[in-house]
Amino acid sequence: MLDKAATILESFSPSGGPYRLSELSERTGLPKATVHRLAADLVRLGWLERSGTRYRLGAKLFELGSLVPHRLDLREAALPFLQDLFEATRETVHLGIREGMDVVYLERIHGHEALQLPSRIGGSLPLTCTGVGKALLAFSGAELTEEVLSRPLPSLTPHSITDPNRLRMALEKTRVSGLAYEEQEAALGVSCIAAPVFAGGTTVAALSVAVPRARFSPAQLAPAVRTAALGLSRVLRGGG
Amino acid sequence: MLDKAATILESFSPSGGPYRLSELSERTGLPKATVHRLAADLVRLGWLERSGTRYRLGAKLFELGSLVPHRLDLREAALPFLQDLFEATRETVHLGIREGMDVVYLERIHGHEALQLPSRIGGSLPLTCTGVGKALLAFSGAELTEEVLSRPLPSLTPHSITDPNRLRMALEKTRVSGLAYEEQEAALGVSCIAAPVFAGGTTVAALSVAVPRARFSPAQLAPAVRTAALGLSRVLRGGG
DNA sequence: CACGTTGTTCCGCGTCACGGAACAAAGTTT
DNA sequence: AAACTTTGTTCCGTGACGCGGAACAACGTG
Repeated sequence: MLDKAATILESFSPSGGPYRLSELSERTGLPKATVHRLAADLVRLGWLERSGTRYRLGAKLFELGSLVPHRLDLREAALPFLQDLFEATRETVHLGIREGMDVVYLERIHGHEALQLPSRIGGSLPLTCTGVGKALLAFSGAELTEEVLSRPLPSLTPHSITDPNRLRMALEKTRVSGLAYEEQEAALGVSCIAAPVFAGGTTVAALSVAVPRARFSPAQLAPAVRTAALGLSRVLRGGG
Repeated sequence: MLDKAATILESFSPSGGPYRLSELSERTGLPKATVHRLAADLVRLGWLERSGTRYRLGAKLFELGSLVPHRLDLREAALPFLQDLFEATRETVHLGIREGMDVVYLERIHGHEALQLPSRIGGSLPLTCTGVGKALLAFSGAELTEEVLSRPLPSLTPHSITDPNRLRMALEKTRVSGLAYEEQEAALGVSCIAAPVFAGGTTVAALSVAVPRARFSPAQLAPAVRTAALGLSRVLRGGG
């Protein structure tokens, strides 16, 4: 029963949009009657909300999700540096961690000019075609790199790197320079520069700046990104 | 069974901290064997995580919680204005909505100097002793005000207003000026100024700036808060 | 070594989840 | 307006499986 309830809730990912009962039934593969009963229970618990005949994720989930410790602590520690980075660049700033072979975004900060990006807080994208992902991958050990390279490389745009050798070279450059670059691999017209965050000898996160291709100037962005990443690393080292 | 699982998950609120099996059992009132079995299921689903003998909330909850539509949309729309406000004041900035007789915080932005505040993203506080809460309460209709005033007023510090008449007058002033003030009512040594956000004729949120009492200067903060709140209201009106 | 505490496993009982099927409600087509 | 499609809701007999007391194991402590 828990499994079925989880299936229903997770069927809202990644769109999150409101669904009708029959959509949920189709989407989960569960009989209508079953979804109906479970959805009613979930509404009662505040995990789903219902307006008219549509279901959406409920407020209780937001509250619980905000309490997840590892995410909370890291975000809290990183926020000031993300602010610095935003203020220095006035561009869209990301904070992400690795989860398996994906990057999960913990924070995303932007101004009035909102880029059209596939990244969402709480959402995951392939490690291989995002700036944050490449920064994480480059510093997460050779085994993981080989694991990732041994499989077909996913792509988000026609510019996404799908050639393992090209990616291997890019990662090598990243390891040397401490910076990962990404040009239109995650979204058309958007470039990105990212840097890893270390704590206790391992790579715990990465942060990045995403910029419209037109005004992408690595020489100006690189120091800011590097500074923010190092600053956060230092705080994490000290604070625990 | 869903109820029991929900009880377990919600027992992590508000501390979120890691709990041992027996703590969970005590905290939820459920038999140890039951908690053991359910916790194992929840771990399998990714809703809980387990390190050693300790349980904490799991990554899946963070992902799901980040998708909750109403919260997501409002946060996204508000973020640029919160950034403006932060940049203008360089102080801790809040975004909150009303939920029953509480304020729930959707976002909280700060720099390196982190104030010691009771507010947490996803957490809730009484409407009556926070800046955001008072701004929401003042513009949420007379019925709600009377409802709140008819009960004993909760307090977070010795400075929290507990006299219904004083609060009623403060709310009246807020309605006239469009700004809510709060001095050491939520945390000692911290003052706050807040403004409501309107959309479609109703109050949908409020935002605030929290400042160490020593450098609290309403004359400088008020225009910034008002500007941000009005800007957000305008965007929400236009965009839907 | 005895003892309290906490985590884990077992298993018989009985409950409650299950979902097909019938029904109701709301649109859509002819 | 009637026939039809689709979607939401209710019912209920069956039986799977959740339940939790109790016994056991694994530590840590005095």
